[in-house]
Amino acid sequence: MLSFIPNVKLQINEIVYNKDPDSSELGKKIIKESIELIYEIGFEDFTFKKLSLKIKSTEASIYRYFDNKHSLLHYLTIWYWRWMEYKLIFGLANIQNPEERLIKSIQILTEPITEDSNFHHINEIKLNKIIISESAKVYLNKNVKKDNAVGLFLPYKELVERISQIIIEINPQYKYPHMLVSTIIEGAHYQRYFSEYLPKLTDVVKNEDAITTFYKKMAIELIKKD
Amino acid sequence: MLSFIPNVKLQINEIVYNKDPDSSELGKKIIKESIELIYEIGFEDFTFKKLSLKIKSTEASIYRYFDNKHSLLHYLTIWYWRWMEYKLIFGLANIQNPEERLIKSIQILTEPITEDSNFHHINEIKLNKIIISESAKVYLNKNVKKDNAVGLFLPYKELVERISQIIIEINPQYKYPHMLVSTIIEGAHYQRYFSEYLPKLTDVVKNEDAITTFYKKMAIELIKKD
DNA sequence: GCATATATGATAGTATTACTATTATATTTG
DNA sequence: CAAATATAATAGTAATACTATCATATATGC
Repeated sequence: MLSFIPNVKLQINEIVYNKDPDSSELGKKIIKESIELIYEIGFEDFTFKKLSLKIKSTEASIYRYFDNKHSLLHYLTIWYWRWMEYKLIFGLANIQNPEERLIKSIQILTEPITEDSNFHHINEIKLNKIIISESAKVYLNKNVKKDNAVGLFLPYKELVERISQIIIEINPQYKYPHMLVSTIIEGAHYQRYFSEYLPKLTDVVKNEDAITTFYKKMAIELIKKD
Repeated sequence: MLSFIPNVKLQINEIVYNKDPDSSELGKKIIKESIELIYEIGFEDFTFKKLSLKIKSTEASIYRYFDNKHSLLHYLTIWYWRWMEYKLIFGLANIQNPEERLIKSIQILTEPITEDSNFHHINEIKLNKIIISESAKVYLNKNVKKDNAVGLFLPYKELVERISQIIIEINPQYKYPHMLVSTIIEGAHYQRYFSEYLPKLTDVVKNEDAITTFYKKMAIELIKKD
């Protein structure tokens, strides 16, 4: 069995792009540098004009890949969740016990991100920060119904479903698996942000990663059979 | 003792406005109609131009109250958390038992919103929907440090602190009170949103308000002494 | 009741944003 | 080497996010 897949490519819903950015050098540059730029100045101030200056190309060229900056953010978000799914599949390989599988899943979903050398043009650490501060903007908006209808949230929903299944395996009577999983994922993101910018909203504990510990305990305590 | 306060006015940090909108008819109209308009078209598409047309005034007049639409969103957010605090104080009056106080607090923070007749120019139901979908934008942005430094997040932080104190009273050893409270508040907002637009991310249970039940159970289970 | 201050309205102007369109020039492929 | 395709260069537009100025209406102080 392979323990490492060379040249992995994560599948992204074609609806978010006009031309696959993974199919050309310019496309990859757009992805790579948009992560840098959004990380630096935030999504609100990010424009295709600024990106085109940064990559020494033109607005028109970028528009050939993405209709607008929101589509690009969708692309990054989908990539991120597919990447998480891929890390999850590898992380759970050979673990049979469902409790262990759940704990490992929460570990992967809530721990600090490290670089993944399989994807050269993506800085996962910066992408993670972008996902934390900007990704809610892809669904907390007036297009949510349309975007959902064309499948843009499938990767996220599938990830939630995957972990919900483990919970159901542990306790088939548990009534709130999806609520628990999405609370953990979103919650962990918020807590990482709070610990950096609004520490009064969270708790920092010496010598432990309070965030992963907190959400692991949460899962274990809440799904226990009555 | 008064069981009802006539003519309450919630205190808003003066830094968010140039001229107190509560001090004039136009000001109140700006608040009232901005809630309507943001509710209708979302904060991203909301502009002072559109608002001025709706209230039959001018952009310049609105700019005399708020520097920009983000300040107005800060105003609405601060108002909302002060209102929550006020509801909490009334809701907890005469309850001594800390467990009961905590449960009641979570009830108030997570239950569906109803109109409050004390504030005529504010539609709390629509404001709540705005807070759910837009309020993260006030802190998930590049000004978070500056905004925090001038106290714009105090009302939210004080609310979290208030409930954290109840938790500490119940279990002084509990290590994550703030994390728990902010997870519950943000989580409940997300789950309400998901149940409307992305139901696969949550769980709907017949004949119960799954969201309040879930977060009440969460609090009780997690703070139990070992 | 009148002067004065203050609030609001009307209008104009600017740089930037979020695109669309057209044409020219590279680069790739058959 | 021709044809197809990708990219660059340039121009143009409506909307946005303001700032500035001046006129007029309304409130208040004496």
